[in-house]
Amino acid sequence: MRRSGSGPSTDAPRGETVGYRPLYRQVYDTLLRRLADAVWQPGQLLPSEGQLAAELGVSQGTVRKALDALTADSLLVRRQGRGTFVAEHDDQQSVFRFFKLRPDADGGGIPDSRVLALSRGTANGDERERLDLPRTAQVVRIERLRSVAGRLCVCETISLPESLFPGIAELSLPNTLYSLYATRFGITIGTARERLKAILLPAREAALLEMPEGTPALEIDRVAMDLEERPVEWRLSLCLTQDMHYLSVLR
Amino acid sequence: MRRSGSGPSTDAPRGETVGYRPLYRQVYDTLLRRLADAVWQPGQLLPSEGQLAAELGVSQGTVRKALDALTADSLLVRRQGRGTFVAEHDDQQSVFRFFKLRPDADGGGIPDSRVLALSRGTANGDERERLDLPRTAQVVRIERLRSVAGRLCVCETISLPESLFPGIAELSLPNTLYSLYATRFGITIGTARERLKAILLPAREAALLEMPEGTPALEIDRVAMDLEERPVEWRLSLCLTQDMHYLSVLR
DNA sequence: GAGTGGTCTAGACCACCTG
DNA sequence: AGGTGGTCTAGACCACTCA
Repeated sequence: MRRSGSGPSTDAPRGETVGYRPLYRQVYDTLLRRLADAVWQPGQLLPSEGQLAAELGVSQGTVRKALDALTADSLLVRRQGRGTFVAEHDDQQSVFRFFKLRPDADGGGIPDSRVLALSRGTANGDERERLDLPRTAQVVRIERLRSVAGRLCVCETISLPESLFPGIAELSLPNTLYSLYATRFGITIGTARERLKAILLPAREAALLEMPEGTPALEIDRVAMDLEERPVEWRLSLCLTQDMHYLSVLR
Repeated sequence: MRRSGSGPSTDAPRGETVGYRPLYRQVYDTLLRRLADAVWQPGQLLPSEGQLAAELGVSQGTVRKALDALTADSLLVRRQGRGTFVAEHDDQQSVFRFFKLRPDADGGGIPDSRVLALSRGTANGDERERLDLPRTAQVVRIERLRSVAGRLCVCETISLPESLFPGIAELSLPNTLYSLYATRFGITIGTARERLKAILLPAREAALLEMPEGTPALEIDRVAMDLEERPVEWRLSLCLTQDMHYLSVLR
């Protein structure tokens, strides 16, 4: 691992005011690249800290700091006595990382999904804006209904750039899309930005959710980003909140 | 700083399967106690790492790890070359730590507040449940309207246990309540749990917000906790989301 | 230049898991 | 018993801030 600042100039001294990048950050980037390129698959055991340190030519403490940062970003999972693993975000527990709707009563279980429609077309204005796409870009749209504990509660439309997810329209879609993105297309969702509004259900969505038109609902406008913070999915969800709520924990 | 596991038994060996607590965690708890007891005031400069290490009888690295953890919990702010400071959560920027409502258009500025009513009474069922209070507990209730960029957008009722905030009903209330809690009552808000629902505005709140009855609105049920995770404030807010949205970032 | 936090290293020991 | 991550230490050097 070279101990240099970033940028094209070689052997720039570390003392440069601009462009200084700590060693552990460079290690972080190196490992992140391997994760983003799916060199290491979800669930896989990474080499030990000592092995990574030897391979990269840095001390174990520096590798540890990079691994800790990746763990804090929930890209890795560390288990004392066993090793460091690539995080799996399709676990029963991890479904809830991006699904914040909870039954008012405790419990509830895993959300269920049913695809209503699947189509392809040219990106519209909203899709181009959310996904940062050129005017001629093609997108795949998925419309589906979701239930929790047998109760219909979400109607959503998902838009994906076809360039990033070639042939996804021909696959049978699982309940948890994000694990499909990771395993079939090498795209790991790192963060998501959600904008929430209270709206009244339009006639069409009301019928799908088997509720009267004009029922209040929570609209969630979500853009999901990959590990390099590029937008890769846009999702517009209408959620019933009569027996459910959206949980947000602020720190 | 004693190097022992927690619990009443003295000199328990560190190898105990249960009750083992790392040294840096003990340092964390010690410093957290000083912050909770307001030994160090917001904005104040802490002793340097070396001084704390000498005082507590541990290495600088251990103190650093505790300080880093407190910084991650946003209780401290570290500035290279200057020192470590107690976080101030009443900054222009930090108002938005717990205020997630944003204008759809960029900008907006600081939210403004106007108190409508102030009353005292015995805690009702909701208040006892949210704030974990006994049946005879007294609470202070604050009802207020908030605006962003001159637009009326929030109507909320805040309930506080009078035992924790004695005499707060006699004070003139600032726009940012949480800084008042910290400076006047030594209570620092560490986390908050919000439950969101879409509802229709009742007549009374609709009138206050100058909107028609039945307008869809976002209901935010917030319980704010102090540094020891005890609930200290309950707040029920009704928010207009015609020109605003609630921003949630998931990682 | 002095003092602070930030990085990096090397080594020791501990707690945990598996065989 | 051996390997892994987790903790703790001590010391060196770097980057930043301010007088």
